[in-house]
Amino acid sequence: MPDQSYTDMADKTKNEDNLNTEEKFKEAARVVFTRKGYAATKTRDIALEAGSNLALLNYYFRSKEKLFEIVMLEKITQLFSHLGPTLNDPETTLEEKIERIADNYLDMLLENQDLPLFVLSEIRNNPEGFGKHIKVGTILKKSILVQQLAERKPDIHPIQLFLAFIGMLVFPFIAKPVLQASGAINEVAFDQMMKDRRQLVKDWMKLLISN
Amino acid sequence: MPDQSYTDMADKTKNEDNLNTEEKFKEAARVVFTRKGYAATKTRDIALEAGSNLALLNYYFRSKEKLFEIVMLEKITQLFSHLGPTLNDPETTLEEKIERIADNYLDMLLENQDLPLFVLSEIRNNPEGFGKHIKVGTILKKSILVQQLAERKPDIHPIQLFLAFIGMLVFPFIAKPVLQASGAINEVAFDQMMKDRRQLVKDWMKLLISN
DNA sequence: AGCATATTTAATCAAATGATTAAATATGCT
DNA sequence: AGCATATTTAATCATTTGATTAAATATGCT
Repeated sequence: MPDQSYTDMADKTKNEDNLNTEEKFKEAARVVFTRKGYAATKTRDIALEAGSNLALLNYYFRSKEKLFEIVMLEKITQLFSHLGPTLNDPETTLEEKIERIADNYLDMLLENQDLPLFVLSEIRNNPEGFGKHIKVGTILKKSILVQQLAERKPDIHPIQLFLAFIGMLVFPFIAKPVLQASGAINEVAFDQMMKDRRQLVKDWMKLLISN
Repeated sequence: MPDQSYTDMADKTKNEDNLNTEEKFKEAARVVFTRKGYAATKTRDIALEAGSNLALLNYYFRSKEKLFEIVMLEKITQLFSHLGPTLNDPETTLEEKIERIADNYLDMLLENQDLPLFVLSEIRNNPEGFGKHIKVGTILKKSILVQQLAERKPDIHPIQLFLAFIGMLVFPFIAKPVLQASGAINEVAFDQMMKDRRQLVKDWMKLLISN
């Protein structure tokens, strides 16, 4: 009666090779999907990037779409989850929130430079599959940051200021491919610019909310 | 081959049906490419949208890629050409340039709301095919606007301010799919917000370049 | 009308692509 | 070793997709 051994038995195999292999596929999928987008990505490209083959991809993930959903959920989380806690921290002032978001979010973006354009493009291409995952809408509208902005600048819709803020941080990464392709800036100069930008954005935002 | 002898013969046919048909294809291509991106667009979708069929598309444009290049060149021009003249007008002050760009560019964006995300995505997906078309790099770096920014704020790299400015205008349209899909804002409210934003961006930018 | 040319249609091709299958191999357990 | 199960591979399928072809139709000119 090998019933019990069903479960534990192959754990070794799984924990050694499977997780590695499955993780290799996920990592390959992250790379290829992020670089080329869902539609332009071929499952064979992912298998190749993973140093494996096509059947195995389907064995682990059933389909291209399932694998994509896993990656996409990660990426969406990565792009938005950093904001939540700071956005709703009741302990910090408006100025402190600006400082923290500028610091933390810029750090994250510098480590994931093509994340914003990837996520925003894919959401545009498939808005339906997005609403379920993240409830940015309510989180944002009811956030303490938005309340604080509304109090500080009652004549300006808080979303306006919020978009200015996030845009100052994120937009350069969206525009980066154009800046590079057009020879306006190179990789190194861009990174330096974004590091300089940290303090600039803080100063600018404080200026915008001052009276 | 459509390029054969354009000269005498079927001018009537061409000027009535051909131009209409060719334009119908281009318009269909604009719609479908812009909505779904190059990779996710099927030539059959374009033919259907054009109320025609596949062979005709290839008869007129030779290939999906050729048709895409036509559309893409249009879109790139649309997105960037509006900036050039104002950017380099030697007659206007910095403040006037800010006013004009905010006015003109925002008008254009309101009429072409998915233009930025489409163009920026496609350039990311194929940066090589872009450099030739537009020389944004040199135009920008040598522009009078950038000179004026450097004079006004010598301690800040002018590109920083330029990106803040353009980002304030463009970023909301990039973020729009997310805002909508997450229920943060609806179509009507978004349009109203962008109309309100015109004056805000002008004020903000003047604030950023003041001493 | 009749010819030459342009345009359109239906049918088909070849390659690419996502997915599956069946057989082979590896692994851990008793 | 021998079994049960997990993993991997090679071959193949069915569909999609970009593109072509050849025949049919329309149009303007003389």
